[in-house]
Amino acid sequence: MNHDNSRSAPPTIADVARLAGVSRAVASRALSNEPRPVSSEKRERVIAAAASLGYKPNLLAQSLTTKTVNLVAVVVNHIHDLSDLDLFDRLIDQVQMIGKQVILIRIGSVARVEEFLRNGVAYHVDAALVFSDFADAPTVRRMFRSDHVIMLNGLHDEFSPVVIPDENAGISEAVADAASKTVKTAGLVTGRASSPVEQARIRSFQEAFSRYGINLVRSVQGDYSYESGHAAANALAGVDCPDAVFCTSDAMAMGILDVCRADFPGGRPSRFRLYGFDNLSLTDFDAYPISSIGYDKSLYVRHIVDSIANPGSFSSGHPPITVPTQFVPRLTA
DNA sequence: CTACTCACAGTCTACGCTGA
DNA sequence: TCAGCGTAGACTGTGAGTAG
Repeated sequence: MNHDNSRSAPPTIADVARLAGVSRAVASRALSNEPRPVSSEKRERVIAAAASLGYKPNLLAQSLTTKTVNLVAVVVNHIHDLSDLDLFDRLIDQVQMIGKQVILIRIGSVARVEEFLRNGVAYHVDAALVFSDFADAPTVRRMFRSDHVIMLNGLHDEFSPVVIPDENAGISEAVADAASKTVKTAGLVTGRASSPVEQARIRSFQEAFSRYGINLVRSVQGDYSYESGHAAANALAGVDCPDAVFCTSDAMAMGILDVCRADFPGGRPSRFRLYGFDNLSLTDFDAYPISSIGYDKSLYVRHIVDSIANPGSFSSGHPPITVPTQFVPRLTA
């Protein structure tokens, strides 16, 4: 290709190579970040030529050969949980730290998954991070025509790495805390029962209750939202309320706390104890001193970003990577 | 009109050659 | 033997051109 200064097209590596008096391959190596065999004299000539032409690599063309587009898809059901904001801010920050950008794909429903599969997704991505439980690993691989899919929704698959919080420890610690305070009866406010993560969480609570001799007297299904916690409060906190109410999201616990403020003078329980889940940053605020179950989000994000950056290190059949959870005591317990 | 081939964009790299 | 280098081809998707 002849580079004509009169045209508006930006200079290519061929123009740089011509000006430097080397082949395109040498120009490419000289400008590469990786160590490549090029004499220092030619490297300097190429760098000078690139600078004088104002050469910038064409990322689209680069992606043809490198197969990387520096784009990571984050597949979610929706974003209205407070815990999503906590996590995604860290995640996007760390993904950007490895030179990539994030696109959010909101699935919303199973029907939308079918739609995505029919029409395809108009993006090539280096990896897809699947938080949505509407889509399993094979489905997401088809959606993006990519094998680099990282499952974060509890749906296991032998070909795609899994990173997931290990919730048993934190749940067990929280229930032990309740038992040590003579809690005998419990209520459980859950999220969508169709979610495999939620099913495992509920099982874990049930096992812990049984282990510590706590009787689960009432379960209410919410949707992780503050509003559903608000609604659950009426069903749970009547005259015969259980000794403790465990919620599978902090937002639901916040809804209950706001309905039952009179039961928590100074944030401390007078009729029943309240436990949340996720350890949202908001629970550090005085207004919501909710005892919660959390995990090291930085560690969780680091595992995710590692699996984006080093796809080869997660061979087929690699066991799930787990991040331990722990009980975080505050006033409401 | 359909079916097919080819060129094109820009970059990277496998492979093979040269010369010290 | 090996560093340094050049050539050819791969990569993806599209539109133009050609044959039947």
